[in-house]
Amino acid sequence: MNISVSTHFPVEVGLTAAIATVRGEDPLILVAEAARGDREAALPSGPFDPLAHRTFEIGLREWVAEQTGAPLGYVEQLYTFGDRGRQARADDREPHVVSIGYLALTRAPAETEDLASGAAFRPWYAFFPWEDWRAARPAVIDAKILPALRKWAARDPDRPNAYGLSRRERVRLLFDADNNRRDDENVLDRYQILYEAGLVEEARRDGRASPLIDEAGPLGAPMRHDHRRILATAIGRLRSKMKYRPVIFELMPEAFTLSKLQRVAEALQGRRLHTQNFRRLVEASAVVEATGDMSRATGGRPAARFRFRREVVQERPAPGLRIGARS
Amino acid sequence: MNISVSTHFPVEVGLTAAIATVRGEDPLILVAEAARGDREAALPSGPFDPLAHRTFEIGLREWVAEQTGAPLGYVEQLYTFGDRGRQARADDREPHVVSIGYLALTRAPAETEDLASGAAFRPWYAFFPWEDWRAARPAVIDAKILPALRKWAARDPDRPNAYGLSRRERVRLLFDADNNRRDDENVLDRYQILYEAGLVEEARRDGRASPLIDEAGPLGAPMRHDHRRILATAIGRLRSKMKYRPVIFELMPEAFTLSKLQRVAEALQGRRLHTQNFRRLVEASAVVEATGDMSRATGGRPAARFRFRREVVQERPAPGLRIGARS
DNA sequence: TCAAAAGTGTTATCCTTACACCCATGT
DNA sequence: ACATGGGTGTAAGGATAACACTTTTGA
Repeated sequence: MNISVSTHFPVEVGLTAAIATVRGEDPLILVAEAARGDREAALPSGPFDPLAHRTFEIGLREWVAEQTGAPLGYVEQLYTFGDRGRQARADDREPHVVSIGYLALTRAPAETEDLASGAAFRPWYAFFPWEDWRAARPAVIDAKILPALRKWAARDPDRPNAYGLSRRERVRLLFDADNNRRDDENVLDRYQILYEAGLVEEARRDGRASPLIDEAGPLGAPMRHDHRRILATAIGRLRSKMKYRPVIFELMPEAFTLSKLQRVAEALQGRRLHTQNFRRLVEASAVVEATGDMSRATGGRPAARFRFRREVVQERPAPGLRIGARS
Repeated sequence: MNISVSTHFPVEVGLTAAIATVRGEDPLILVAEAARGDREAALPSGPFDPLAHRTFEIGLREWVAEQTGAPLGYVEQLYTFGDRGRQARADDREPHVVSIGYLALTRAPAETEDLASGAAFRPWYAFFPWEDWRAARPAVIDAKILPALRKWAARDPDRPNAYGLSRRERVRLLFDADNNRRDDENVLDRYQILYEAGLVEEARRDGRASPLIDEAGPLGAPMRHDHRRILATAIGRLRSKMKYRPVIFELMPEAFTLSKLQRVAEALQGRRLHTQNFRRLVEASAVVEATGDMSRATGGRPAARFRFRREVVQERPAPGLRIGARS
């Protein structure tokens, strides 16, 4: 059996980062060139130079600091994408790029604070309007997504995907399911089905045009290359990870009220949480401790302020944020 | 902000696969050249040719089928490794290799069935003897690992790792913790701390020699490059994933008894499960259905045979195998 | 008849959910 | 005084863990 890399197929490795933060009640993502008129938003990305950097993460931190001015806290590798067609397919002689997606968290910079020119934080639900259930079930689901997906499924309802699920079942599971026990973490699957059905701008651009997109209009703001797929992966991973690792505190200031913590958790999860139980779960799980002082910023009763208890990491096997039930 | 890959740093992309199966009560992993005398075992790996294959997974399936003769079922990307030093560090002008690790599952081939020469299935606990708690707490933990790790921690007990945990705490959490509620899924962290402490052969080879390795002797069978790290990632992922996706059935025959299913679950988790509750959890969760016929292979009371119910995938949000308590 | 494996019943305990209610402040 | 947000008590329900026990076969 041949186990060594015998033949040489040089490619380039790019690192692409979904850099997330929260300001007020808005989850934000760092994008490049969103401002410059007609160009699509892009995630910051840069080449990996194996000679200069010992690991991917070191390389990533370096050019992000240089180019965007945003200091990264938590960093996590997401997935490596190598599909052809993620680059313009016109010329196959251009070097092939493999891109490694990263999730990074950073504390919200003040609105005025300067990022490198061309870089800006934008609300991530601008790219995924169907993911924000905080106010209500997003209107776009019933107005555009479900009608279009049902048409798409009807064209070949039983065709199975790689996992053996039929089109009909996938539509039901991802967008139709009892709208209660919805699976918040499947952000990627929901984006992918919209891509497959030709309902996002990226599908048109990649030559997967579908008449459906003209009826419904493209869904959400598009991004360059496959960056929206990376962002979907990042959101899903963050929604999942915060439940068993205390990553949310990378987005919080030193001290905060439980309401503020709840607002941030809701922003990331894209749904409202049950306030009373949220308090109790969080307090009971010992991930936070009272600072002793009070916040009287809200106009109601002053709230106790809390800080993250770093010690939980070595006390509990899954020291995440218990978020409890919805509503 | 510069978002395009401007400078060119060509590297090679290799795909490395941890191909797992179970035979009887042994979880096995496909290794290359394990037989040929003094050479270290290696995971099968091959180059990714971006021109020939549209996606990594297609490329992977192709050369695995060609070179090993093992048909892959479930395939999942694990992690992309790019540390310098994973290749021999002698000559920095040799092309840099980035390796994308994959987990793949395949049904156990009969012992006699032929794989490509040089390829063989070996018990994965040969590489991680401290991970198999089925018979008892592995003796190597108290005999070698804990004494050596305690010495290692004592040399600089409070030095924190990237996650803010001190050496002392890491040792306690990973190997010392009440030996009950042990975290089965942290296979990678346990391997990494042994590597850091210089207790595995790979550390010596990478120039991280430690006197500790001579006292205790190297732990587990070594693998080439960083393949044991990839295997650790694979085992951890599989142990975790089987709890919320029905991947274990990729390793089972069409029909099986609940005991047989329990044996396989135990083999993967590396611990004994509570038989009565395992039955009930599995039956209650509707991941299996009775075939109607009986198996009288064991010498005891004949057992009902079951098959996987594919429909669960669309019924339950986390259609994995409820494995319940230990013992 | 006994060992071995399969399979059932029942209870204690924990955790989550849901709902009702009280508290402290600014206006 | 009342609106607003902060904070507590408690009981119902569901799920798991632990334990005791019965059933069906082969040797």
